[in-house]
Amino acid sequence: MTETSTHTSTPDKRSAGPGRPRNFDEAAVLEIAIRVFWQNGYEATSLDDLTKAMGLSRSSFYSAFGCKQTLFLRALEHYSRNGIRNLKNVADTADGNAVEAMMQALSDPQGGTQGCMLVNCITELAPHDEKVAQIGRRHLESIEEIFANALDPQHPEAVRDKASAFSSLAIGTLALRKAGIPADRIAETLKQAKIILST
Amino acid sequence: MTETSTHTSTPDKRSAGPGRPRNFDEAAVLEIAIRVFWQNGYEATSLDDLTKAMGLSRSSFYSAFGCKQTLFLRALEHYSRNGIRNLKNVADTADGNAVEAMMQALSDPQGGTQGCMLVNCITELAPHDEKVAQIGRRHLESIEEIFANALDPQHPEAVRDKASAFSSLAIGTLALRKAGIPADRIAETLKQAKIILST
DNA sequence: GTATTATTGGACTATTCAGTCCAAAATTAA
DNA sequence: TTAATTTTGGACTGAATAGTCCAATAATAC
Repeated sequence: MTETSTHTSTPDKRSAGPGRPRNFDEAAVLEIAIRVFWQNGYEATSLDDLTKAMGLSRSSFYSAFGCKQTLFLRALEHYSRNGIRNLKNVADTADGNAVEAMMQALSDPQGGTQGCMLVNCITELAPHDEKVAQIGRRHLESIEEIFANALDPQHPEAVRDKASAFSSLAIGTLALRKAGIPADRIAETLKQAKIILST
Repeated sequence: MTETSTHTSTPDKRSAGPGRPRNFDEAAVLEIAIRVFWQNGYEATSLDDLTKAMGLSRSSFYSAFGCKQTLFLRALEHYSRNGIRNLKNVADTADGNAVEAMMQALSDPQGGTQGCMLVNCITELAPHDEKVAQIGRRHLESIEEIFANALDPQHPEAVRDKASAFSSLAIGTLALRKAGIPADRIAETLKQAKIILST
């Protein structure tokens, strides 16, 4: 992805008047696009990959989403919102140690080896694309905020660095997982680290 | 990169007999290739990017390195060997706290926002390419080993999980850096984390 | 100098890429 | 039914892609 895009098309505005309605659910196919980008990264995902998975023709794709880059940014934003919402939920509904539950959730997304879509995209694109970097920064800062609240709801700002450490640690384990280091060994490390970090 | 490559060419074996000698240093242009892959990732790096940076014609490139994928794997191995050697050196020559010096070195490679080439490549390719995953695993395990030795030279195997936590933490901060979070804030976090983790 | 061997530049190929375009089909309001 | 409006399929474009090929050149051994 070049930061200075050359595309010209923009998504069509849908009107309320007469005319054939879409026969796909924009939100649903966006979720599919997320899955594809998540699995392959941005550069390795082709329009054909996307349209085939989403079940759209090229016309429908471009008319609905404008271009690959626009769709990608929407996918990233959607993923981020969703992820932060889920993480808050994990923190809120954890009986016992919220931090431990968050670490577990962050370090084992979807139970697979595809890591976190946002961390993947930061790694692939952020140094060359300020928009991606910005979404990434916001996402990471939100995670830290949730950690800080879980660590000390009364004085979250006092444990900011600790929250940042927990967050970085969880994110770091994603690389191990992607490299094929077994999940149970990572869980062991995390358990140990949690005990150490918490004291 | 597809894991099942379709290329057919292989690097030429150089003979000692008569014939025009190469007018480039293979090791030197390999270093350049590393820099390019490091900066752009695998998919986003084109043959033209490589040959232009390395100062080679396509013929010379293919005759010397076989194909893009082969060169890439050689670059990765070279980078890994080099990085591990440097990290050992950092650990050995650190006056005072070796762990702190290692964390600093790992979390701020080259002082830029391009992260660690191997972590980048693991993130981009490892789930789809077992060769990359294997090089990545070895690299990460070497880092953990060096941490373990720095933490407790007498009983490194006893502090394996702690070493793994330090390693993951340092690696995690690379994502923050790439997202544009300032280096000094990350250093602060690391200092805090080091104190906590060490007790 | 000559024969031998290797490198070199750059044209070439076949494929894939993101994005455009338009005629045909589908749907709605009236 | 008709007019209006939108979606849809798929052909098309020009650019970029990784990799091949060969005639020309350069260097060595003798």
